[in-house]
Amino acid sequence: MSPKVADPVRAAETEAAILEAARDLAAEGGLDALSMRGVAAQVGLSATAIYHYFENKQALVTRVVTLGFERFVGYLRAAIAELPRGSRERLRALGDAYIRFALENREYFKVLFGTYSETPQDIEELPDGGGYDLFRQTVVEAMESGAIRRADPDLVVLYLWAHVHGLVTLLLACRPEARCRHTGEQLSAPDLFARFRDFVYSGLRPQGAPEVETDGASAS
Amino acid sequence: MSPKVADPVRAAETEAAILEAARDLAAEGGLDALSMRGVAAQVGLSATAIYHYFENKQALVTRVVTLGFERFVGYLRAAIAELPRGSRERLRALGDAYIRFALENREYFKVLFGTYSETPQDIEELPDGGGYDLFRQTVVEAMESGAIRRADPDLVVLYLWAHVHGLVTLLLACRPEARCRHTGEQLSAPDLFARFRDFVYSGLRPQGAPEVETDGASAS
DNA sequence: GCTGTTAATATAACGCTGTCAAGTTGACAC
DNA sequence: GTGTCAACTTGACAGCGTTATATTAACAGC
Repeated sequence: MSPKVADPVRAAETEAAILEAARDLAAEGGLDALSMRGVAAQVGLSATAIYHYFENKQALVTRVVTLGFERFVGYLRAAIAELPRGSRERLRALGDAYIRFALENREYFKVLFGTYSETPQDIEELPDGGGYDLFRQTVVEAMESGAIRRADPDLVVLYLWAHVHGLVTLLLACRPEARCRHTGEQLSAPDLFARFRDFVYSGLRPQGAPEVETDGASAS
Repeated sequence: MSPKVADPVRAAETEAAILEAARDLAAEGGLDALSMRGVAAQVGLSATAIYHYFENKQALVTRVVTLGFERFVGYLRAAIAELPRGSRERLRALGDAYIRFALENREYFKVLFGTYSETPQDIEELPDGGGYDLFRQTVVEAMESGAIRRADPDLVVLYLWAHVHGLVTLLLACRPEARCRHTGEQLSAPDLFARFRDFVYSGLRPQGAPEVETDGASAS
């Protein structure tokens, strides 16, 4: 009964080649540039042959996204490798790496986090939680060392993540940094991130104001 | 010499109808659902007739985006209309409205801020600066009233904007809030925003730590 | 009233897309 | 041999944005 696996190695290689081609195309020109025919041409197959390895384009894209998150997590991991555990420096490095990844892999980044991809990836299914785990561990260690205040780690992770993610997506989407003309010079994403550091650390509360919120508002 | 303007009123109405149909389709199913043929069918024209009013699909999308930002700014404006100038409450309301717009107009929001649209809108060209002006004014007033600390307004605007924008785009893209299982219940975007408030106001600095950064890091 | 111009539309087609149906080839099992 | 199945191919379909070309109707000037 044993089914005829003609050559499992070659099959795996072909699938890997397809995946690689798809990744390259997506990294170069985004999802628009990732076409079945384009991938097929790069691999030397007919377009329909891909359907033997991937159910449809969506499945292929999903795999490409997974690959991308591995690469993304690699950026993060490398960024903090040499930095002392528990340091706030490590948190900064994560943010810097996040930004660097987005800027150095613009199209790829858009594919990964693009709200247009019909890939509503649950982050839980991604390798390393799509970077969440690494982020979380770094936050927990920073809390334990006293580098940042103690609070719900998941909340803080999401807070910091949204902070850096919002910065890059906003810049990628509508370049609002042009509005920051205080000194005339153009502010890059890393520049802005550095200037936000103080807000993240000390907040927007005026110096001397009580630490507990006393704003008149009671609702919401 | 006067060119034959057959019926300028009717022409304007047709253009408006096209725009309206395009907006509806985009709001319903995102950019993918916005096709020239689809719009044409809804208006009762042939697809190519649209090219008489818009140079190409890109131009049509750009107009739809502009319309969307007007709607977006309407949300923001309405949210703070009844709140006292200079209050931090107003800043909160802006954030809440931002989130509400994103959740109530998911597909539309993706079109406006989608990094896939080949519409790298410079925010300056949008009505009301795409909401930037309103945001900025609110920040400036909050600074003047002492509700938040004094700093470069543009920096603070971008900081707050990135904060709320990052939150919603992250949630729209990969639902990381599932990771926040501290209390077991599901946290919605407005919930999360409310919980982040304290971080934004007081920062992540541990209570009692000096206001000036004294982290060991010198680099970066 | 005829002629020329032009707005406003239509039809047909091109090349692209994802996808499906059907056919081909070759390796292996019995 | 014969059958089965993996690994492909070709051909086609419907949809896309876009272009070229044609049609119709309205108006301007003579």
